Amino acid sequence: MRLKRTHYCGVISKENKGENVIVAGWIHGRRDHGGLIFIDLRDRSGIVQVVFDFQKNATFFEQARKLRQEHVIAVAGEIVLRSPDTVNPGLFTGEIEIAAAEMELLNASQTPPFYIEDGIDTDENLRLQYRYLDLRRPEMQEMLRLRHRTLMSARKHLDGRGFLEVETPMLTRSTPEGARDYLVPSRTFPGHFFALPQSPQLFKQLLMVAGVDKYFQIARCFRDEDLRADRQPEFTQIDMEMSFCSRDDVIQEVEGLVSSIFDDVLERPVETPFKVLPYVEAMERFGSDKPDTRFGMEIGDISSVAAASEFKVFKNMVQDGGVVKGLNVKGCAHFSRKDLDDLTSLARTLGTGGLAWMALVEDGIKTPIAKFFTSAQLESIKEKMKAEPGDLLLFVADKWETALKVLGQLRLDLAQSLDLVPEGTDHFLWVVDFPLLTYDQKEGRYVSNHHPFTAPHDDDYELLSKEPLKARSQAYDLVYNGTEIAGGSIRIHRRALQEEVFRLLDIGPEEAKEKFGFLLKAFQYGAPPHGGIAFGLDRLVMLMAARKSIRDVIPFPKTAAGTCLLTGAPAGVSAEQLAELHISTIKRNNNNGKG
RNA sequence: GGAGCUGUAGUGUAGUGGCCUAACAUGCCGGCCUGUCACGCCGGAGACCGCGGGUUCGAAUCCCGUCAGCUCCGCCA
Repeated sequence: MRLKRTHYCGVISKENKGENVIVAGWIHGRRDHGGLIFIDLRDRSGIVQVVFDFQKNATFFEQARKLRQEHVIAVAGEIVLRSPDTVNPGLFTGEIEIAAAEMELLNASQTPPFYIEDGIDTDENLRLQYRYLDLRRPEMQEMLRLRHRTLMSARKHLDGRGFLEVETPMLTRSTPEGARDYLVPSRTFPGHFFALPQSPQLFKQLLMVAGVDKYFQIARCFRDEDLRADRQPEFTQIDMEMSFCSRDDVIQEVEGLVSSIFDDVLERPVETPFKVLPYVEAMERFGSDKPDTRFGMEIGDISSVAAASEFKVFKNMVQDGGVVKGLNVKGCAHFSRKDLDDLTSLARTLGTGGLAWMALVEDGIKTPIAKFFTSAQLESIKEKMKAEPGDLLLFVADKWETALKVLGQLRLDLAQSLDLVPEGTDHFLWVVDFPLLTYDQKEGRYVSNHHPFTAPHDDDYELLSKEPLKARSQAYDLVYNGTEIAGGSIRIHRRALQEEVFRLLDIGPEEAKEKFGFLLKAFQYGAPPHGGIAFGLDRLVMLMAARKSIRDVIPFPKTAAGTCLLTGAPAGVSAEQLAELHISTIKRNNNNGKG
């Protein structure tokens, strides 16, 4: 490399007029006019125009003619002002150009398989195979910067608040509960395995026992479950834990962190404190434990009217302990039969029997179930649903949770299609007072709602032995525009209580000792009260970047099937490697030959 | 594990039973061009329509299977 770079392309302005500079980068585009060639040269900072003039530089003009898309060059030349009629207002550097005086071709490039520019509509398959080219695109570079700035902001803020960044192991032990583990075979102990961490949960609790007091980590986590648009098997958490804290201490700390990040990175002020919604209220009003409160359409209840009606589907459901809940879809009484059929089939796929509807037209109520209700009952329904002429009412009769979840999903769906969700608004809220446990029908036992180390609500200790399902936890989720971006809890810090919770979860004393013995032991050596939270960094950045897929904010993501198209992982390994790890694989018929 | 959508030159699309010897744009290659910035003009190459089977006189088009990508349900303490 003869020419040593002096400037980045995208930052040169008329302030640099007359300077002799050397820039280096990729050929973004070229316009060959015969005796005059314009080159758009791109580096991570942006684009600058370089002009090759045959009359001034006949010697390397031939070389310039051969320049192609994505070739890498360095160019020396003088910054000159463009004449007013040739200024490009669409470019930061549009007022100037570099009059090439010398050029060095640093590397040629094959023609790239897609355009290196923003807003391309290329098969994601191809983008992932050539991720290094995809990442050259300005919007992807911006994503990398956004992610970087978010991490820097978080680090700076947490450091300022007295948090200590501590690393925890990636090779750890598999524990029951939670997601499927990624396993790593041990070479030295045949038949034994490490697991990659689903989160640093237990280590950060041990750090509290160790007296670290305030911990954080930008932690990579691994969960071997199926993927979604907002879920990758390998993801990053901003993980925090504090000692001697209450729920509200953690909440306050996190609100400080979030406003700091939004301030630093997006220069957008965030209003604190955030709203706090108990789980039951979130469900009752929005049919979700991560409600999108950017729009209304809250859920109503007509169970009492339904019970008194002659409509058996409603009546029986309420008598059997269920509920009848509904949505008021404002101004949508005109929905066609097909619209309603589509909604009904959506409701069915969401797990309920069907959907009842009432359309409020000018001269009354249009509904297939009119005959089951007295006019007084219909009036009462209208009142409960705050319905006016022109509104469409949708009802689901089911168990409390099912009815609300179905309506919650319909609410989101309708808001989407009716374009009710305002863009560019930041709605943060906390959901608290989750049930500590839920009953798993398949496994026939209680399972933790959050995780087994979550402390029960102070007022609900009594309930643990009597009515465990009624016990609330000290868990909290941070919801941003209808997406859960962080979750945490105050932890159990006493051995006896932890053992009691393990018992409830049907983790016997033997298993508890084997799997969590180290934690229980630690609790006997003066574990302080503590709690914490973890942010899904990828999701947070995705939302900050207003992207629909988490893959857009992860430099090297996996496909929906969990493969890496760039490297071809996962891949087979040699017999020697397997033998060393004491592993033999089982060939099945339907394993795509991937064995 | 289940459901749906998609797969046609390098890229993005059109073509939905015979008009297809597969079209258009862009990119690519060659030529011309001294003020372009989506430069322009002229010429050229480039696809057995993801793969395999079937139906049919005839398949890019219909059917079955399969692979890949995406989306959703289950799953994700």
